[in-house]
Amino acid sequence: MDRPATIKDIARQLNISISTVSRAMRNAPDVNPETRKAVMALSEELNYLPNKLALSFKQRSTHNIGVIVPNLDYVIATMVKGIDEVALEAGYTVMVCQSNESFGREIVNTRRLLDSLVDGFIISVSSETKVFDHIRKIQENHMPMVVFDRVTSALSAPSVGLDNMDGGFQATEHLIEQGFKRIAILAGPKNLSISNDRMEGYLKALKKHRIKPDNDLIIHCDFNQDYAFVATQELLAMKKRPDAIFTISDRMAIGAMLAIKQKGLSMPQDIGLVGFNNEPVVSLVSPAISSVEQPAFELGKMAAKLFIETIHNNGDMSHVREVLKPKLYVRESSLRIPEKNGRLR
Amino acid sequence: MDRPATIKDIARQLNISISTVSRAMRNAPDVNPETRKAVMALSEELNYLPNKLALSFKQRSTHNIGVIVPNLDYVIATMVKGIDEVALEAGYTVMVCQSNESFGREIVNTRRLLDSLVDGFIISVSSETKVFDHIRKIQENHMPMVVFDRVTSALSAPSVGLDNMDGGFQATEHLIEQGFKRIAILAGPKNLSISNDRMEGYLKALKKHRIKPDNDLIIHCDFNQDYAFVATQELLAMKKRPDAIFTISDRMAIGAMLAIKQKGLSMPQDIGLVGFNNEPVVSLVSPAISSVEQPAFELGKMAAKLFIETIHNNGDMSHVREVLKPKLYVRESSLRIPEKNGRLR
DNA sequence: TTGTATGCGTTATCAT
DNA sequence: ATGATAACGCATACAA
Repeated sequence: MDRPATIKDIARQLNISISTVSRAMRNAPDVNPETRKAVMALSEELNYLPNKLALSFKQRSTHNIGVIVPNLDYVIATMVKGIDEVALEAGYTVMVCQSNESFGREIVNTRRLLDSLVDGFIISVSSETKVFDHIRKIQENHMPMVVFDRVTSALSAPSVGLDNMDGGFQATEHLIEQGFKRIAILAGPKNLSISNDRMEGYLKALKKHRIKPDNDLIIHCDFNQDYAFVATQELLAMKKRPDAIFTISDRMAIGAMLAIKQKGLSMPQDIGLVGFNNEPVVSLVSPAISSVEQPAFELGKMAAKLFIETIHNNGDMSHVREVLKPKLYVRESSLRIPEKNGRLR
Repeated sequence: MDRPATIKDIARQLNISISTVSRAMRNAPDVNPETRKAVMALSEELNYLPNKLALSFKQRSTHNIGVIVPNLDYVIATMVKGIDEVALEAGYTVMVCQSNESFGREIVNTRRLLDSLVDGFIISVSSETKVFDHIRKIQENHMPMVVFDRVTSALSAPSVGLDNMDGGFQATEHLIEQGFKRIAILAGPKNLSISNDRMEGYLKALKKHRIKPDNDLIIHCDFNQDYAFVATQELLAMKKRPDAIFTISDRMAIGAMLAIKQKGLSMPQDIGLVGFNNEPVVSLVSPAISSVEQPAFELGKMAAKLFIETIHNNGDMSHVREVLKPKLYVRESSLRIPEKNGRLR
């Protein structure tokens, strides 16, 4: 009586067949109410639990979703929460693996999850990832897959992303409207589309306002506070230094802020600053940093919804590309002209 | 040829038996090298992958670990990273479920993971959890389980926790040594041992230095910035207000800081402040906040190690209680007497 | 309404 | 060195 009870045990004790027990369990229509009652009673008594492993095996489906993320920072953790929310609703459970922004680790993890009984993938690639063979392998294995956040056109899969260009545009145009003239950008790694798109938006805003982009003001560096710190130091050491900086992440904005403070400059008088992500920290530092917010929770939910749809629709959904709009939150770090309808908060 | 190949297919095509193929695959000793070569070649060609689902089914083990956490904040995400690290090493994959500090959600999640083919649990209970039946059910199901971070004596399971009392003691004694006299504590929810232990340490430090504890200075409130903000406002409104506050989380410290600033008081002159967790944010705000650091990554690794041991040792390990030491990082918010060997950073 | 038999992919036991 | 067969727990097509 140590081993968990199976329908076999119930059948034997009740002197009926396994199939009858199976049917009774699943409320099949054609089963004698009395039989069902007996089965239910005994299964209760034996503490019967259906063996999901056997079920999954038979049905070739675990109802598990593999989620691969580059890390679990504030924004991504929020997205994962959104994914989990919808997955739970749909009867799926989520397995999260962090690649730590490492290409090698990402490969290990996809392999791991491929082996680990998932029905499919929801994935955001690492910043190192430039080759996508390991991910295409998922698709070759007939596994449904949704790409989120760090969307790339290199993969033919349904995706949910942010309108990063719009985010970059909003941030930059805001700075322009506040009277900043020489606006630098700390862009991220070159191979990430979210970097490029945000920079695209930056360039678009400049163009719209007839400001000639200056290559010296465009810095590519890692999504990293320390790199941003150094990069900003260099920017501030220029003879014609920028009067504003747009960083494509808040971590980088913090790094920039530290460099600005170290140099003894003040925001927004000497230097304007706008970040990206709207993490809680940006409203806690002084001055509070303006930032572009992503609807992270919504984005996660959308990704999971797409995944569920992909599972149910057998048709090809690789053309589906959802794009969510970001929203700029203006704070002290970039606000020279107080607004009448104070978006400040 | 759409369906993934199985050993059966290989056997048929090679005109040998299934068992031979199976043996060849697993490098069994008693198989003809030529046969093996043929098998390997064909399995390569057919892109054969062993069906893990079938394996798990047969072996009654998925090599998946269910991890239940109250949320994925900085500290816990770091712990999860530690768990993942060790799990990967040992050939396990982690399924993370967030309870969102909700008792009901925690029950749903344990249920979900119990159903979801995990071999066991690594769990940190929600702050709402006062009844542990759902968790005991795990143990009744013969599932190995390790409790981490929020350890409770209500559960008889191996555990890894922090020496929270020591953390509370370090923080409080530091404040005392800095000359603070009326030290308040924002303690967390009463049912969490981590709250009680940190408060215990607070009381111990007071006692050691012959300071009589004042019940008005002991506030229980949620692990929450807003609650801490309100609680601090009330503290500061007292006729004999405290001259220092120890909050048992950094979130709460931020809330306290905002209330202190709002009141126009300065740290550490008017009010000293020490938090707990040493999240990155505390060194970014101004003044930087002193905080007690948990070895979160190590703690996660330890939890996973314990889990693996529990799986391998069949013996009862419920008596094992690992306890890790925290470390105080002193910053401006509490530093009245500059130290010669500057622990400041 | 109930029972029998088969199969899912693999390993293991027992033959040969 | 290799093959036949049972077994894991469950669902289901078919037979009764």
